[in-house]
Amino acid sequence: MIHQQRGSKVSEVNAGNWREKLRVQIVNKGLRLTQQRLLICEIFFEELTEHANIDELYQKVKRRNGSIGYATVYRTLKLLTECDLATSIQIGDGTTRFEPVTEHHDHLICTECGKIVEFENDEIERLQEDVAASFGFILTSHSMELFGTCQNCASN
Amino acid sequence: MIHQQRGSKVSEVNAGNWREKLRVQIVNKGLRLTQQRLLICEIFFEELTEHANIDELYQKVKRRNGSIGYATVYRTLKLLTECDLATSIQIGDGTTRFEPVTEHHDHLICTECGKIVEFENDEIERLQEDVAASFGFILTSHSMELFGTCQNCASN
DNA sequence: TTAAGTGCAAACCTTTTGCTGCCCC
DNA sequence: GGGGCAGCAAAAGGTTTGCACTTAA
Repeated sequence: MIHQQRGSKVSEVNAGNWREKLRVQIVNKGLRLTQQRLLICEIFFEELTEHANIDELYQKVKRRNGSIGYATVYRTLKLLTECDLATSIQIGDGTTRFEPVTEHHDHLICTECGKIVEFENDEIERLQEDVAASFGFILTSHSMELFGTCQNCASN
Repeated sequence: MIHQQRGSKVSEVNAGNWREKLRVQIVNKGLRLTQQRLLICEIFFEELTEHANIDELYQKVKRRNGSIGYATVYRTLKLLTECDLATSIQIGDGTTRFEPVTEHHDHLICTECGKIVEFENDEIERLQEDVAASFGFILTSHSMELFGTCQNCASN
């Protein structure tokens, strides 16, 4: 069984409501809202604008709670993914990166400087559905990364 | 510097001409066409129809040359990637998979059974170019994976 | 001849897991 | 109070690398 890389397109999290969504999901699963989870989530949802990998997140978390463990960060991100509050993306640098589930979007990545631009394009999405349907698939998610050179790097 | 996941769209390798392309590239780089490289390439280009990961390839290679090492397979696939004869794809199962560079295509992946269908869609490609251009990017490659449930799995 | 390549094992990196003690509910 | 959780360290993959020997050119 291959893990899906994105959650459903339904959910939308903005800075304001992740706490409530997290609480509801955690309670429903019979889990607990610990200080560590809260801290990691605060930083993940409110301080990190970039597409952070676990280590980047861990470093930021550690500054506020020096005793926190690497494993806790991993376990929390896994939990967030299961709760559809985060999704993982792989841009090919050897680490898994995470981002909050917001409106769905894809990525445009500069292979020179690593810059990541988010975009969405309804027309492409529609065509993707068509393609999937033509092979008898029911589409649940997708990932699309466009690689190229950004304006800045092209002129250097 | 992030590695590109696909080579340029120019090259096209079919069963017949990988040998010559490989030879030319290897000679140009001042490298050597060893027995091990040839064996690995034969299996990669002519025996493996699936999107194989290193281990699957290694197992097949080992059957024909029991003394071959894991590292050699890795190094050869890296070489093929640099020569634009192979590309790596990540479908999220934790391993890197490789496929011969042929005509460009994308992937439709069943998250239940792992089945991979290749497809291409010119209209999507054209829209991708448009999107990239609108952000000032010059597109060199892309990867697109659609995740869903295949007909077979949907009916079970 | 000789520099690149191979095989092996060890190193590396990212991610997961087992376990003991801790703390949320 | 009890079961999920945190922290730690060790394990577990997948991939890379250092080194001494081998081999293609």
